[in-house]
Amino acid sequence: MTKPLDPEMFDPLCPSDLVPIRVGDKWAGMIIQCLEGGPRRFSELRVPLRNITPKVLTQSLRALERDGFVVRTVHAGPARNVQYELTSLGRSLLGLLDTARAWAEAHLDELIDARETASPASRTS
Amino acid sequence: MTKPLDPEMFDPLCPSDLVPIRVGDKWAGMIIQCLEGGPRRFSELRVPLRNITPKVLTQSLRALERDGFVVRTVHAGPARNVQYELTSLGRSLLGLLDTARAWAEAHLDELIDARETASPASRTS
DNA sequence: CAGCATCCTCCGCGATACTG
DNA sequence: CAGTATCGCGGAGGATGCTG
Repeated sequence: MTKPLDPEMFDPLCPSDLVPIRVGDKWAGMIIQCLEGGPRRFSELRVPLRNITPKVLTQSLRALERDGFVVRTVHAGPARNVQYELTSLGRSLLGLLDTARAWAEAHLDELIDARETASPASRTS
Repeated sequence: MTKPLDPEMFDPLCPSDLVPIRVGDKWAGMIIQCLEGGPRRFSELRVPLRNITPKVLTQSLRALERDGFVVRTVHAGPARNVQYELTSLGRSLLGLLDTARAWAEAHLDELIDARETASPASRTS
């Protein structure tokens, strides 16, 4: 049902590292976004998170599971198939992520200005 | 004008490390809270942040300044006096912190349950 | 009072290679 | 397919001591 994840749903050029808000570890926020549309498999998650190594993805997913944000389900079959899905608690973080994104978009220019003012990297104007 | 900061405004027993939301570095959120009521001096901030070392407090404050959340003002005088104050950008984070706290309070019990389920530390019931 | 200098430890995160 | 096993770096954070 759920469509495949957009491989470019996370722009590598996005200056999101300027935003001082983090939910969970480095990848947790993005993983939760990926799971918004429904359950996903391990390999499926690796696509939008382009350069993530399996070890790190496993770490993040295990942490999310331990904290009750995600459930892991193993569906036996010809080829192994493991599903990750948001719990209601995990889904409750989506609102927070939206709030954070809204704040970031509203203030991104100020963040950029502040950095430039702090480290005057060869102004042209 | 502004009353002294409550030395116990941050309960060391508070299970806030269960909450997967962070604004800036480890101390940034608390510092911003401290500055909500108006400008504060370096030593003043050290009181509620009981065990913070001056080096670490300086680090956090410099980062907040670099990112445009705080302004640092040196008032010369008999004894040195440095004020830290929230900018409007910094003040805009207060709403986010409130949202995060609201989420945390609403879901704290679920967070605790999840951890207990994950690591069954000697159940009695 | 408001820091700076130094040293050190822990852990997040990643690269690489291998497995049921 | 969905991981595990090892190795290693870099940076956050802290302890301790000194300074204009």
